Amino acid sequence: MPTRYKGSQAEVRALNCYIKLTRASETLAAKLRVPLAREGLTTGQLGVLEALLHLGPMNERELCRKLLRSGGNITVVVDNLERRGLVQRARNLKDRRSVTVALTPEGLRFIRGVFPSHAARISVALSVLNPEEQRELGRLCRKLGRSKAEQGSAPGEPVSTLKNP
Amino acid sequence: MPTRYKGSQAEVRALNCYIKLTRASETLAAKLRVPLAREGLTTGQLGVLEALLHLGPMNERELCRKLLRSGGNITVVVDNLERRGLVQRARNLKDRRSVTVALTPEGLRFIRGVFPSHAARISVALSVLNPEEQRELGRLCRKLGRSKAEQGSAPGEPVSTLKNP
DNA sequence: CTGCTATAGTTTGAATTGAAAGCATTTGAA
DNA sequence: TTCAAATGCTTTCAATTCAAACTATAGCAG
Repeated sequence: MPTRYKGSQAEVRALNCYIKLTRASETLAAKLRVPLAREGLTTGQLGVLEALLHLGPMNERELCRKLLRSGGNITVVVDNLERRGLVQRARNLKDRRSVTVALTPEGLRFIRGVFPSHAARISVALSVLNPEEQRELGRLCRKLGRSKAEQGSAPGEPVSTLKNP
Repeated sequence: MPTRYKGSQAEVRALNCYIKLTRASETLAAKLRVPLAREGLTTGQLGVLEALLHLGPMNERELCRKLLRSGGNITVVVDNLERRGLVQRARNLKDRRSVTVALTPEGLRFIRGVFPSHAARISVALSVLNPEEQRELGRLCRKLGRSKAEQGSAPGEPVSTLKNP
């Protein structure tokens, strides 16, 4: 469904691209959500477990940056994972403000059991694109995502209200 | 940040592509959310208003399909817009189950005032890609998004639990 | 040392979101 | 015609999500 908006050619082009990008991402997310739910996991919870599995223990601030989520959100998601015994919080003794989040042995076993089939589903879903197309899509998305570092900000970080800072 | 997952080459490629797609989409959404919030709008609310502006009045079922949201969600979002006087519900006389949602005169004035700058911000954000790249990104995302029609389902629609239906 | 500022987390409040259950209406098959 | 299934919407419930306010700690300037 292309946009019906009557704007400049550049705007219409950007709008159509934006719509397709958003729909592809949401469609994919919806498709992955269902099997995760059968394991009792939400997308956000999986993100935390995956980060801890592949990158090792880290504090909440780092989780915020990796997962592009606000601090308040990470607190709640980690709360829920902790309640299930999949992760554990530990005060950092060097910096007592900081809390290191780590997988528990159960959490490790659990995510190791769950992640491969998740990855396989992603692989299947993306297989409508050939390898070259996947690389090109990745390249374009990376270029877009990167533009954030220049003019955007992560959720939860202060947003300047100045018109021209 | 490429994935650290040790899987087949195809899986690693798909995973990297998926991560970049998701990050690009979320980064863009986060960037657009802030100025919308200044108008008192959430992304979901804007989606409803935009659909009604460009496609005309429609019932909630159609809104679900256009916006890829569950029925329960649309009900709530429309509730909130109705409370603000921006949209209006009307029982469909032909089919009394159905409710047609339409912009009120204020809603029309409001979205007409707000949408152009939203579109302009999208255009600016996407301008890191040249026109050819935007078209290519759109094409690849469309191909991905379309795969849903074959094997996925919209949120809120029944999901078969059969392994091989 | 004292106090100011920055940083890490948490809490609070409101909106979003989806699944599932429920209600009213319509449709279609016997 | 009649009633079971399908459809459109709402409600309920739990989890997510963000912004903003708040607490505690760290680090720095004087």
